[in-house]
Amino acid sequence: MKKYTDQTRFLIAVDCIVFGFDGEHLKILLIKRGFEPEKDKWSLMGGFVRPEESLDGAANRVLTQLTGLEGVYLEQIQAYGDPLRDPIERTLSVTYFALIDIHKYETQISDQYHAEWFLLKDAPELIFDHGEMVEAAKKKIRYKAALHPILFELLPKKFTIPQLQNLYEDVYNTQIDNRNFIRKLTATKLLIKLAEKDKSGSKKGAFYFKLDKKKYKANFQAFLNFIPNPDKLISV
Amino acid sequence: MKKYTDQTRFLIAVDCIVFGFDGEHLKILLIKRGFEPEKDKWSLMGGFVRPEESLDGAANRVLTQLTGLEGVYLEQIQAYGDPLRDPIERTLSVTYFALIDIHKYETQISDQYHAEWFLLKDAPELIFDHGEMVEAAKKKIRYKAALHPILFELLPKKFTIPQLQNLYEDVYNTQIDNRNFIRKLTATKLLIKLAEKDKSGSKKGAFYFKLDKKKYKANFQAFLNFIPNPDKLISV
DNA sequence: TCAAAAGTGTTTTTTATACACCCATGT
DNA sequence: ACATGGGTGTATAAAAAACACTTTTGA
Repeated sequence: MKKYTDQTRFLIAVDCIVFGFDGEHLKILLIKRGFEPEKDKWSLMGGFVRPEESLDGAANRVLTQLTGLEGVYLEQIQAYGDPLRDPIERTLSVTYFALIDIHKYETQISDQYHAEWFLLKDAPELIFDHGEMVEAAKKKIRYKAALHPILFELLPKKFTIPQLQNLYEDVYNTQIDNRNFIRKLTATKLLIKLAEKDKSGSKKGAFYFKLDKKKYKANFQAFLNFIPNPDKLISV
Repeated sequence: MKKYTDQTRFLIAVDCIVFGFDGEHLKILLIKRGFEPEKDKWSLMGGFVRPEESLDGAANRVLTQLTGLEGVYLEQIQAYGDPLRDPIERTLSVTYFALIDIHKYETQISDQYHAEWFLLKDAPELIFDHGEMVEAAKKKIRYKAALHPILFELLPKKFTIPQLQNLYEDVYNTQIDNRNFIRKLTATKLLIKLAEKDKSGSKKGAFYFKLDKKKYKANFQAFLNFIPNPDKLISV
C-alpha cells in the first residue's frame, strides 16, 4: 500500500537521564557531545532512533553503548517536540530515566563519550532543552519514588538501612526519623535481613538487607509512603 | 548549518483519548477513520504533526477540529514507537488524554468524523494499537485522579456532590460512603457551595457547588485521597 | 574509654473507616 | 402520605508522627 503522502517526516531521538547514587548523593551521568552542533558541550546520552528499533529498544541500546550495562531500570518520561528545540533540524526527543547501581559503572567503559557523574546541584549547563529534561526527570523520580519502591534500583543487591535512608533523604532533601523509616520499611515486608554486616560505614557495622524479589514485583504498584508529608516535598 | 545526515526520518502523530462523563458513566469519544488504511474503522482522534507546530499544539489542534472546544484539559501520556504499529509506514504516536465537559460536545460539531461517545465497556475494536492506548489512558486517569483533582474537568462549572460522587464511583468502579466522601471533599476546601439547587435528579434537589479556582490551581499537586484503599483499585 | 554510627518502643496525634437516621419536596 | 434521593454526626480503628536512649566496637 502507498505511503502517507503530503506529510512531513522528522528525526526522532531518545535521551536518557541516568541516575546513580554514590552513598551520599544522587548523581546524573552526562557526556560530552561528540558531533556538531554543540560539539564538546555537556549533554544527555542519547541517539537517533533507527528504522528497525522501538523507542524502548533505542533507549536500551543507547544506555548499553554508554555503560555496558543491560537490564537496567528504564522508564519513558515524555516526548519533547518543540519545533525549534534542535537548531539544526527538527527532532522529536523521547526521554527516559535510568536508575543504575553506580558501582557498576565506575570503570568508564566507553571513554569515547567522556562521561562523568555530576551532583545534581553541580551539573553543568546542557545543550538544547536537556536542562529542562533533567528537571522533569528529577520531578518524575521524586514523584514516583514517593509511591513506589523504585529507588532500590540505585543500590547494590546487598545494601544497608542507613544507605537506603541516606538515599531517600537526599532525593527528598529532608531528614527522616530513623525509627519511623524502619517501621514503614518493615511493614512493606520487601526486605530480607542478611547475616552479614557492612563495616565500612561504622565500627558497629550495619546489617545488609536484600530485596524479596517476588514481593517487590508483586507489590510494585502498591502505594507506599516512606516520605513524611510527601505533598509538601513533591511538585508535579 | 548542515542537517544530520544518514539518519532516518519518521512520521509523527498525536492521538487523543477524549473522556467525558454523562452523569452516570465515563465515556470516550471515538471517530470513524476517514482515510486508508482501515478507513471507516473506529479510531482515536489524531493527526500528523505539522512542521511548524509543537506536540501540544498538534494535540490541541486535533481536539479543536473534532470538538470545536478550546482550552480543554489535555495531558501527554506517552509515546508509542513500535516500528510496525502502523502497517503503511512507520509512525510514532504521542498520546494525550483530554477531559471535557460532555455537555459542551453534544451537538456534533463536525459530522465529518462521525464521532460517537462510547461507554468504556462498550467501546468497539480500534485500529492499530489504539485499544492499547485507551487501556493505558484509563490507567493513567485512574492513577492521577486518585491523587489529584482532575476529574472536576469532566463536570460543568456548577455541579452537585451526588454528581461528583457518581463520577468517582464510576471511574473506580466502587461504592463510596457518602459521608466520608463529603468529609474528604470538605477538607480540601476546594469547593464553594452555591445557593442554587439542581432539582433534576431528585425532589429535594442537590446544592450546586463550584470550584475555588485559586485553591484548585494552588493545590493541584497536593496529594488527595478521595478513594478508599486506592492501591487495591489502581493498577499502574 | 570514648567517639560514631546502628538499632530499638512508646505515646500522641491524625486520618480513615464504619455505620443509620432525618430532611425536603413533588407527585 | 409517601417515595425518592439529599444531607448530616459519632464512635472506632488504623496509620503516621514525635520523641531519646542503649548498643557495638575500632581506634
